[in-house]
Amino acid sequence: MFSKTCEYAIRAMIFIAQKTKEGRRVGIKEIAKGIDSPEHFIAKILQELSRKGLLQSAKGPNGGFYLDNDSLDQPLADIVRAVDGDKIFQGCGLGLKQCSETHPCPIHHDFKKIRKGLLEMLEKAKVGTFTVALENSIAFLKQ
Amino acid sequence: MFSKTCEYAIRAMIFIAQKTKEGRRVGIKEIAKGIDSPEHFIAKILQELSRKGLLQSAKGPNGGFYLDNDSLDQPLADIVRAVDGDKIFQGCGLGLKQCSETHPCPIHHDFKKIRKGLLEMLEKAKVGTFTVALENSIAFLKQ
DNA sequence: AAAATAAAAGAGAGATTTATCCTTTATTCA
DNA sequence: TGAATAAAGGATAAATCTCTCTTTTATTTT
Repeated sequence: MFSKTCEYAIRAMIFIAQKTKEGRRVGIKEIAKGIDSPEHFIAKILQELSRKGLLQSAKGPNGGFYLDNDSLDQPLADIVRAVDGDKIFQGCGLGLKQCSETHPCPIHHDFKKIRKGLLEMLEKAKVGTFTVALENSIAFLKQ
Repeated sequence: MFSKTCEYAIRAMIFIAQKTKEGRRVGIKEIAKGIDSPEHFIAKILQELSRKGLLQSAKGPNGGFYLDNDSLDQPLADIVRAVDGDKIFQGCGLGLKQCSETHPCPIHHDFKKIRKGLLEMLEKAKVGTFTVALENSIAFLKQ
């Protein structure tokens, strides 16, 4: 469904949200361990998200990644868009560039419903809302 | 959503279904043109689907690809499974291998609904049912 | 100011996906 | 039987995605 990059990105953002709510910044090594991802790879991904303003970072001792209130309230949809683009929300299920309402592929209308459901779900799911489930071990971010 | 390979596969299968219903076999070149795909690439894909029994083929003059009645009644879900596997129907949205009902990732339950919808849609959509829409130019398989 | 810390940035290796080319095999038709 | 046709198969190239390593820059602490 999503690229590996995007999967790591979502997991990392939720992980950082949790640490932010605990009142602290978190470094790359801890993030990589916490979400079971390659360290340098997730570093690159977060670099990019940071540049785009989806999360905050601070260099130097006591530095690390964290989320401000706006970022905590971001929907997962924003992360997906930032990493994978909106192909998954807009693109044709059969990969046809010209596919549209008036020039649809055979499964266009069926697909529209699926995509709409996916988008709504990801718009509702805010980065900062998973901390409770994680704290109570009702949800997990690693194997 | 699907791999490029899978998109081509679905388009090709629907195209072949149409030609089959017109009572003729269709060659690789015509398929490639008809669905706007690289010729040698779609050849490889159909080779594989043929080996797995999802479509029929005949060598030599007047040969080509076609679909028997069973194949015409196949759901698109079977093509997706044959090409992309069932990761899209089963796998975790965040790429976690251990994700399950009892050990879920944060978006496990929301994702389940989306996947269920997708699967149901693709199980209902039979390869042979798109010909009418294509004939009346209500649907299209190329740009 | 110097040392330590941690993200940012750049360069590239490895793996997978996508795409192409060439040869072989099977079938039909003359 | 020989020529033509069309899929099957094998090998490889190109592009993209995933991952790693090294250096640079910014910040804090002593």
